[in-house]
Amino acid sequence: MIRRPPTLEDVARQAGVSRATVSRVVNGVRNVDPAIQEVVRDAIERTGYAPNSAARALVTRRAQTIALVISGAADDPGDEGAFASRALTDPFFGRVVGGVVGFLRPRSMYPVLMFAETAAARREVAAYLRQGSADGALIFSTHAEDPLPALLAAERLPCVLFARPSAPVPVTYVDLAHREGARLAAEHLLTRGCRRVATITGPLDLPAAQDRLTGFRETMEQHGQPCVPVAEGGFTAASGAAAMTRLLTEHPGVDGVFAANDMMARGACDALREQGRRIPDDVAVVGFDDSSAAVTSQPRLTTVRQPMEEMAATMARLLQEEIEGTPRTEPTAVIFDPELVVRESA
Amino acid sequence: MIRRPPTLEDVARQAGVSRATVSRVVNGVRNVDPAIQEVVRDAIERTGYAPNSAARALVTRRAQTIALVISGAADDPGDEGAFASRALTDPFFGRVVGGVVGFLRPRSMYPVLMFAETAAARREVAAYLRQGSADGALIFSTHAEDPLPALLAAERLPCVLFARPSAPVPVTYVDLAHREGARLAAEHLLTRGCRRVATITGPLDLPAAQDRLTGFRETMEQHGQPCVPVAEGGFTAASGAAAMTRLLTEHPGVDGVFAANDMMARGACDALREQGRRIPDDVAVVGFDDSSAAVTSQPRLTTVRQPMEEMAATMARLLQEEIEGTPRTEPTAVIFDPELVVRESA
DNA sequence: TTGAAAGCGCTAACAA
DNA sequence: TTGTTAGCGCTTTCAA
Repeated sequence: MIRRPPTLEDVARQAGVSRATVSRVVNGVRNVDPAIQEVVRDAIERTGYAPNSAARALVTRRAQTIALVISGAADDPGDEGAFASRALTDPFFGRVVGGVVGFLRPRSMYPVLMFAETAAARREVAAYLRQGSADGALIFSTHAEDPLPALLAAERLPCVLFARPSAPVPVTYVDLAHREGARLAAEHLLTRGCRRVATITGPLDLPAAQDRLTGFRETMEQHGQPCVPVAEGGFTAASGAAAMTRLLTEHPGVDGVFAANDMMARGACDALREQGRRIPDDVAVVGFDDSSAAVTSQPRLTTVRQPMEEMAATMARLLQEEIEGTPRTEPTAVIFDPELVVRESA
Repeated sequence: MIRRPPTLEDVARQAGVSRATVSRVVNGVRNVDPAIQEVVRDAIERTGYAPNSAARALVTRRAQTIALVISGAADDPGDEGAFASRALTDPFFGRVVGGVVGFLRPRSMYPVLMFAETAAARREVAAYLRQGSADGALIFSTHAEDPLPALLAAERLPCVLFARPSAPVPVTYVDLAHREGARLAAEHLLTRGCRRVATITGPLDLPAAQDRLTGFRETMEQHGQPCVPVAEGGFTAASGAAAMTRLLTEHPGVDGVFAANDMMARGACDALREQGRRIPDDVAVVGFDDSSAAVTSQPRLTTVRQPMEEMAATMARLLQEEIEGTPRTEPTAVIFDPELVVRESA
């Protein structure tokens, strides 16, 4: 015999009150006689009652769930898990999830992990929200021109983006003052005494990569160095190493490098070591993000820190507000300030 | 005016049929006249209908959701997100999530990410399942003596573990033939011509770490090397570096090392390089897992591969079976075979 | 302050 | 093959 789980009705019977009263106690609604509260709590305890989330969601029209979506483009549309696997390899996401979880947990909520690297996957994200499985989405795009934000915005499905989309979309986002971050890196390199500085950029179709390059160039120019050697990378260690190698071939005298993220900075360090250059003595290297890669690299990376946890937590908060939003809140943007973290590489 | 989303009723009216018929079409139940199917599909299209998941869950008693739980012990019980952040930093989890997602996605399901590093968090996981927010849990413990499996088993909440628990618990799990994996590593080192081989173990309270050590020792003994120098690590790069340093001090002649995971192998490489030893010429290094750390390390690691994606996907499948299980399925164990992946470090 | 009762949107047993 | 109907377990008016 399978005992079905206790319901409100069971608790009510135990306590000798109505379902409504038990519901009030469970939900902490005031106006319940303390003595009765006591009795009800007792009955809940004895029956081992746990409110059924589906029933609650049905009437409140809220799943109390949000989706954490990693969106991008698939290298191999065949493999269902490959994109997920690769995305999570990015040390960046550890801090993102930490921030989101930090906000959600005190509210007894947990993120649903979704990946949107194909048109079909994007439609599934939209469907998931439309059918009320999740109340909204936190979107992290790994590529520019991601169609997902516009798709959700068109259906008025609540969502908040990480980083400004490359084409304007009426959606709330959280971002970093990238140019300011690049300035920090440039000035540190200059202050160190570097005279021949180069930079490894991210994919230049991404606004963030663009802005970091712009900020770096601006600052170098202000300090009398208008022509900075540039090599474009793809935000991966391998691409960073390749870019560094190119840079070294064309500009053997380089004594300082700003890489637009930590993974590429690490790759650059590998390439540099391979060529027998010491870090930071021969060539100083500055990264970006302060992801876990920054501390596990050899040497540990001097880098521009993004307050990822705060940014991610803020995204969750903004989403929450949008979900509860009556009247409908207007899209906004919250920009965070970067910070220089000095370690061994520069 | 806020238009409420269309319901079955709306579609039924549009199509001029009953709710039940629409439901049948939506759920692909046979016995529906093709002509009517056509009409209904049309109505669905026109209304933009999406089935409400809460309503469906309420009646089917199934959330169509599973929890992916990372369980362990907190360093800092204060910070809600720190554990999450640190756990996801482990390159191991990328492949785990990839495997789980690979199984779930074709079924239109997505994992809910939970962390259980304190007693309170563990209770929340149980509560989450009890109230039907998720139908079951996939548990990945980072520490031995994790109380979570027993907690869930006691309430008969469906779950499947990664790795055999250190104390027996009547729960299904998936594991690797660790001793076999260690044997592969030992034989590779021996074949390479290493004569003075040492090993860096994981935390020895973990069965997996124990088994890898045992397997390694056994094989070395069979080849006439009964006394293998051992240093215990904590599965992190830093602990691997420290262990390597200790090993080097006490046994300067070491020419081969087996580290019980890739992170420690990477740490060992760093320590080795620092002491001026070349890899693999002076000292050969073999890791374990074949996590993303194996390919991003310098040099790339020769390692014992765990088929993580398959293992994780199998966990999801077993959980699914347990959830649907009528009659209740007995706990089982599925053990996978490791494989040696030869790269540059040995 | 409490209870009665009306749904929330769906599935499934049963009848037609 | 299709429709009718009875809930699933909860929240929330509305009355008392």
